Amino acid sequence: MPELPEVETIKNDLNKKVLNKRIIQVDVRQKKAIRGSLSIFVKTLLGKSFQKINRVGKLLIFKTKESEFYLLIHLKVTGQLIYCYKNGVVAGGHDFPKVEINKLPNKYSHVIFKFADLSQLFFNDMRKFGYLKIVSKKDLEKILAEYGLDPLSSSFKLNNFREIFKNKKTSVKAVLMDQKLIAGIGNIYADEILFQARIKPNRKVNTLKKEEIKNIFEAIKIVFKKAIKYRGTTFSDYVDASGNKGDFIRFLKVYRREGEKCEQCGNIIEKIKIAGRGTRYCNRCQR
DNA sequence: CTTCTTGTTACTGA
DNA sequence: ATCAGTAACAAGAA
Repeated sequence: MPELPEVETIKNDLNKKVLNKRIIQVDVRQKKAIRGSLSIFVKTLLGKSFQKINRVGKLLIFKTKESEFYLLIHLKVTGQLIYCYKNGVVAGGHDFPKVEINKLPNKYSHVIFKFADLSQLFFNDMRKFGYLKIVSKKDLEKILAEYGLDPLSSSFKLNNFREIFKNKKTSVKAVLMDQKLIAGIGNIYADEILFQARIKPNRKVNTLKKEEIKNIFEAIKIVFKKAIKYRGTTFSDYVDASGNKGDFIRFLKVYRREGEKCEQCGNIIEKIKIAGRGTRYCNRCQR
């Protein structure tokens, strides 16, 4: 599940690889992957190139060089963006459920861009929740206005962060995962951040002390910085823009570790359900 | 066979 | 208004 660290890794990779290359073919094999008109999608991108790729929360924003339009890509649960030269062979690829991604396209390759140098960008998505979409500058502004604070943006400051918790009564995990409040945290990192901050995920935010909110704020920065350093978390589907797995799974303290011993105190990691999501935490380390 | 998983949106009922 | 809960989406794992 690509969350902020994974999407950030892909964005950084692609910014080094695909900019300023003319798109000579847009091959849409699965119409469902495209939101809005397919013909407008193809027409807007064919013959153009990407100027710069940005990210807000889990959303990728490709600025086209020759027009005022943007390509938005959301990977949702199992989306991948893999770039490779000419023959569709990915150097570090791994099995993507039972399908080799060393050779692309595979049966989950729903959209394929071919560039003038014959390199290709593959959008693969097993679950088909992800999408690509063309938007105008105005549309983009409207969409971005719906997103909350991005932890890597310059406005991610403690004062702004405290505002998010004001007049709320829901659980702290629900707040962390609400993209309209904070952009980029999903189920893996919500659990990891709350372990790092030593806060129980079911704590109601109106019971959080000033110091505890600060701890969560710092935990987001610490966990995301390290997760980006190790290029994200791979359980099954996530890979970077070269098809390589992320390494952060080695550092997970609670996510998918229910039944195992807490590294810090030896207590058994518990699993409960909060805001409809499986939630792991240490009942002794987190308060 | 059933149940669970995931991000997001949409809806319902409290 | 706010929030919790659930269904839907797809496909695979357990």
